Amino acid sequence: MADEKELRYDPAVIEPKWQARWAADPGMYAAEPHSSGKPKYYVLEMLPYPSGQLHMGHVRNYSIGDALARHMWMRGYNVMHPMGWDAFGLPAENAALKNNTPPREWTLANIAAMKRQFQRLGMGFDWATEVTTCFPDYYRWNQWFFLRMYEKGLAYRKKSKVNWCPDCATVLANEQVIDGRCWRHEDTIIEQRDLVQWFLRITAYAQELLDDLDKLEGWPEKVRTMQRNWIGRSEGTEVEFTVENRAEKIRVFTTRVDTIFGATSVQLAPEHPLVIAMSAEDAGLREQVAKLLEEQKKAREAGDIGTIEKHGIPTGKFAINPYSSELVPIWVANYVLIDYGTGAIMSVPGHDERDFEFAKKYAIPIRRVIGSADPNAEEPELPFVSEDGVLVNSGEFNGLGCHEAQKKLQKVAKAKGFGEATITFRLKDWGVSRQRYWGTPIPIIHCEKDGIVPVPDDQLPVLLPENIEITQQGGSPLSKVSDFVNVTCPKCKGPAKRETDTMDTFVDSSWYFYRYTDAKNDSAPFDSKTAQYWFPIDQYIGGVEHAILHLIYSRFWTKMMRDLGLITNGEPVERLFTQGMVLKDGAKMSKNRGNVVSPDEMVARFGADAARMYSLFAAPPDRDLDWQEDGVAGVSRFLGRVFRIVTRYAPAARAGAAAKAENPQGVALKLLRKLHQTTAKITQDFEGRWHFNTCVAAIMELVNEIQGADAQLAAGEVPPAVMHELLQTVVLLVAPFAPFLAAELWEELGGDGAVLRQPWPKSDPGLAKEDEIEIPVQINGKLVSLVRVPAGSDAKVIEASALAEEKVKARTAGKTVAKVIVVPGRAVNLVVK
RNA sequence: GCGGAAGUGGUGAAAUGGCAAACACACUAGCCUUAGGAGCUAGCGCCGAAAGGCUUAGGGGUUCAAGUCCCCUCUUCCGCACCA
Repeated sequence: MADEKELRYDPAVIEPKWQARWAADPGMYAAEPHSSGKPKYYVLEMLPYPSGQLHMGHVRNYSIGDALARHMWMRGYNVMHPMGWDAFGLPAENAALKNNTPPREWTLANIAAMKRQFQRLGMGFDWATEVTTCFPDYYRWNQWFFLRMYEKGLAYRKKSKVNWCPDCATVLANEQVIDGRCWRHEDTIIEQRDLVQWFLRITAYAQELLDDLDKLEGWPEKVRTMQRNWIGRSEGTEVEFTVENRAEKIRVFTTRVDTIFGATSVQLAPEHPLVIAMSAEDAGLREQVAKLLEEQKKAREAGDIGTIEKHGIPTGKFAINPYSSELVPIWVANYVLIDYGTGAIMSVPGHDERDFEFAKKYAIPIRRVIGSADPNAEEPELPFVSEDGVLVNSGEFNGLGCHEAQKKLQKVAKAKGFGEATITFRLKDWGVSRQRYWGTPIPIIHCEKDGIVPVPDDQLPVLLPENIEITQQGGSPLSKVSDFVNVTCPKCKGPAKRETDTMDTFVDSSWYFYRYTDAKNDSAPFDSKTAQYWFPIDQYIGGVEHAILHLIYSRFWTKMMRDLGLITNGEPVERLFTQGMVLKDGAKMSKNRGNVVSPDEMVARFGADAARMYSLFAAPPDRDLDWQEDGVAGVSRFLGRVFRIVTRYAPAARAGAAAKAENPQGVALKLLRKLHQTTAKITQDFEGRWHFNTCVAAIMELVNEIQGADAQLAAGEVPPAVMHELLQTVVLLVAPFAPFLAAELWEELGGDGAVLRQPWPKSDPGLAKEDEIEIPVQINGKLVSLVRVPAGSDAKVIEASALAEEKVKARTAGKTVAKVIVVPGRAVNLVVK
């Protein structure tokens, strides 16, 4: 054991030292031009909202991405690893109200604070391409895209029922409503209001968004399934029922037109136009419908919308089934949704669970129209919802299979003009208007004479005015800024008013990753050739909470930009990784629970390397991670061991820098073998599995083994050349996970240049291979013994040594070995009777 | 209700169908003393004095061999939830 006074591992000294050096070399994380000849690799983590503080979820997210980026740099790729700020949004306005600080000021101060945290953590971002979405040089392109979409009919205005959050005092997209509540205010019930809103026609891409999910093989199946469900494609038929003694018609949407002869009523959503019309004439009906709506509202407040009891009101009117001419009663029902399909259904209680439940309750006739395909079989019990059967009680269609019948019925409907095959999506157009201040102004002018007039491109950006008064009531804050509102119409030069709504902030994050590739461009959102070089993103890393919102909008935006001719790729992201949450005491960290762990505190106590490495070590990246401070302390102790062992033998290693390790023996061979095995394991993991927790464990094993040989190292039993390879490689393997320590030790070992520019170590399979291995010997599947055989021994050799083994002999004595199964290199199993 | 993921020591966890519990945390015992959130050595699934036996939520199955594959049940978490 070396007895001279040793240096102590002190991250509080090492880390700021390297942070300062890296800050002085801003180009070190910059991507190279396309002409570099290296293969490109775009690694991206989701950009944070500048709340003012990084949290542990961020530390984990960016530790994963940074490890990957560093590894890819060392593998010789041209890496792009950018960072930016999702800087628009409501919290800035709330803060403004609370602290009397302008949103811009508050946001920029938060960005500065979080950028310091990123730098203190040693994250390798190229700050030269930093994107801040609240800056005019960014959001002008939101406006530019909006105008392009307006020209193509992809941005349009309509009056509609919208989701209104009373706490946000603004409209929410469908995607932002969770169980009837606001995604930011769990306790706030969303109200329905009628407002004129801007929409983006994402439904124009519904089919493609769905189809292309199949191509996204690098995405978690879970996310693809969630998106598929969200898009909710449904093939069916629309059928028009005429109403007895009225001019209106009722269109119903059904996926089971084959059951239409079993329709015994027609059900309308309470908000259906015909219900409104009939209510206007019938005070009794009006009252009951109002009650129904009130019930729904209450259920929504109680959070059990979806499970409330089915409830209906007979209107006393009848609809005519166009196939059978049968008269069926028209009801208003609380389980029919106005915003799906046509807001009206035919009710087939014999073959639909919900209709069955409803019919039972109100004694509506239940009729079998699908029977068993096998004439000898007993008829299945109702409700029978399977499509595996044949039509009965269906006139001329009797005997047809369900699918066949559907096609035939559709043909008839089409021919007679009362219906057709249709495809319905659950996905709705994206409402982007927000009655808030801190967002991208929608570049539209309303002129009394010319109507809606787009702001001409050369007048972009429409700047968000500063020094305005933020209030929480009464519509958009911008509507009170007369300098902003009152303009001249670009067409007629007459007086006109600006649109005062701003855009949903998900617009900002839908294309920010393209801007990174050309962040300073002031004549286009980005250069197409440059984007073509970098896209698609090779690896995107973020939380699964964005599986629907951000990731579906981004896919839409990419397709839209492709159709504008800006890019050639149809999907933005090749591989997606969704990391698990960071928990504390088994629960999500939150101020309410008082279980928030601050990254700053962790860094102050244990250092950035320890915090980062722990976040990778404590669990596989895709699983939830319970933050345990003792665990961070453990990783910190491990880093201390690495520091000590490397500094202790750095002089020996430096002495071996020029030499070559010839034919190593004994402990030197043993350590080299472990080294090359570890290198292979970690390299492999970066390529596929991403189990960084076991990578860190493997490095720990390696370091433990080196330390276990301390006496032999001190005695000089390992040649300097081997010491050199050993210690340098340990440092390089650690580098993606603990960049500060790696930099310090690399310098200590006399290494040339930045660690980031070193080639990633290569594992020599010959060196990594053991020359002798242990093979378990089982008798009837139970482990009995182990035998040592030369590596690569064939089955005969292994069998012979297994049978010769003492314990095996003892147990097989007097018995018959019926069978011997040898899996070379793996196991031997004797079947003994 | 539907869909998905998961269930392994006191804890976080590991294990291409082939030695269950690697690596760490906590704990126990000992050593060291520049008394540090330090370092070193050893032990640490359960039963048992030992030999040995048992053990991956529970039950069944496939297999020479199952934590791993199949079926059923239970539990937890996540997503969707009257989508016609």
